[in-house]
Amino acid sequence: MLSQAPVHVSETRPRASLACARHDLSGSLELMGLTLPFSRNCEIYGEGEPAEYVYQVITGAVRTSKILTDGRRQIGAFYLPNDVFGLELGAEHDFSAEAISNATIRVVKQSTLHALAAEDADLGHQLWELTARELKRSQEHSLLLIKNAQERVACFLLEMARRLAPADVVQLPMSRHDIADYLGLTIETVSRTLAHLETTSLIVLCGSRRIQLCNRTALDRLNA
Amino acid sequence: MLSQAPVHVSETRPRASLACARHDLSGSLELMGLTLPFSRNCEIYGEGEPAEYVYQVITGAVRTSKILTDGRRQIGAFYLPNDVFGLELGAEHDFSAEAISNATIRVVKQSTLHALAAEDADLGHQLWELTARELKRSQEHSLLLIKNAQERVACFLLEMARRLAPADVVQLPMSRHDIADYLGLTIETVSRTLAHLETTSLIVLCGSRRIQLCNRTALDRLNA
DNA sequence: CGTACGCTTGAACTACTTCAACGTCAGTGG
DNA sequence: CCACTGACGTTGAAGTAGTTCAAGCGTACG
Repeated sequence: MLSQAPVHVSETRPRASLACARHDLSGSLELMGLTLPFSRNCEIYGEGEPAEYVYQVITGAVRTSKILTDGRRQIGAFYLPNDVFGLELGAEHDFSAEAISNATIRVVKQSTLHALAAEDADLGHQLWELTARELKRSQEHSLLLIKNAQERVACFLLEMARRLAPADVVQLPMSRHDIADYLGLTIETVSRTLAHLETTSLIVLCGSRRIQLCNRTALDRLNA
Repeated sequence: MLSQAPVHVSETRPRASLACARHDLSGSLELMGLTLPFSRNCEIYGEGEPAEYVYQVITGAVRTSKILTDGRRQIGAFYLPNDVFGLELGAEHDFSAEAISNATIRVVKQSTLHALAAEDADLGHQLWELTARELKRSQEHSLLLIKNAQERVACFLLEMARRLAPADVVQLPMSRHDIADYLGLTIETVSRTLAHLETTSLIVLCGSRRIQLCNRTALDRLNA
């Protein structure tokens, strides 16, 4: 647990309140816990390890993943700045979590959070909302996985565009391999599908991790 | 909302406490709400309808589903006696819910539940646990969807065996079509896969909805 | 400069789908 | 009681989307 967390530990100072503080835990978490830096590909926690902490991405990006017995890897989710992850039922993490890029992560004890929630109904409700939102996200992920390759990739791009920036140019923090494991495809299929979306003028690839969405309407239509 | 709910409405009386009352909402819900009968294929609520109520299966079985624009249907989950469903973030249901078989369903107002949770931290925590468990289930469902047909069907059978009965003979409440839409396969593939599992002596089919698990070890191995 | 890694592209293969026919069972009405 | 009907399930054969295997390209980095 946190064994691979590199470098120094900085005490958290309160910062300007975040936009949606009332609807997520950002506001409540700000005054709590420590902020740790993780470098690219560092494990934040491992599958099966005790789930002592809750995490919030401050900068960078994180993936949660699970390795199946035959070596296949499933990525459960990507987490971007402000997102909270690691809050799970049961004493052990179901997935492992790794930093996709260099990242700073706020860490808060789950027991602290639950104890505070027992006192403060509002925080309790925020905790519930957080998990309910995660449930919704997971359900959307399931929905993704029954679609065909084009639809999956289109959904993924739209999701990332929505979460990363309001703009039409998406700067992806993750590799093709991560994308493939998230979408339940191979890297080759992801690559080919992106190439095909480009030939049909729905996107423009400006370097492998920089993608411009040229025709959101058409991409939306692929969302089924 | 509830427009297709048939027949009479019976007031709920307290019953003997359920086994896992401390860990789910069964205990808390027992004293609340109404119990309604639904007949096979009745809609309990529709996608997009206001999410006013939370539901608990008393008898029978329920599926939640979503129809995509092209007509494909995804089944989000199956709910069996004691299971709670319909508790969602936001004002509207993301999925619709239908009775798979004749069923009796307990109905409780969400607002009531949240109001009580604001007073009673223990109930609040139960509410969170309920959603966290649902999240875990949804994540396992996503995991299913990246596997091959054999693995999906094997997982499904084991899940149903676990939830329906401790025995090795499973009496499925749902059709092949429901199973297919849950597993992201076609009915033909489900049928063929079951046939194949039978020829390899992992299961025996005794009528299409009655399945005997003969070799759990081998089925488990397919769980990857 | 060269090695390594991430990404793309091509060609062959395979698992699943699609389409179509047939079988089975329960309910209905003659 | 049996024949008809329609929903549900199985089975076969052809088609296809995505995988697998393999080679080549570009960029980053020691």
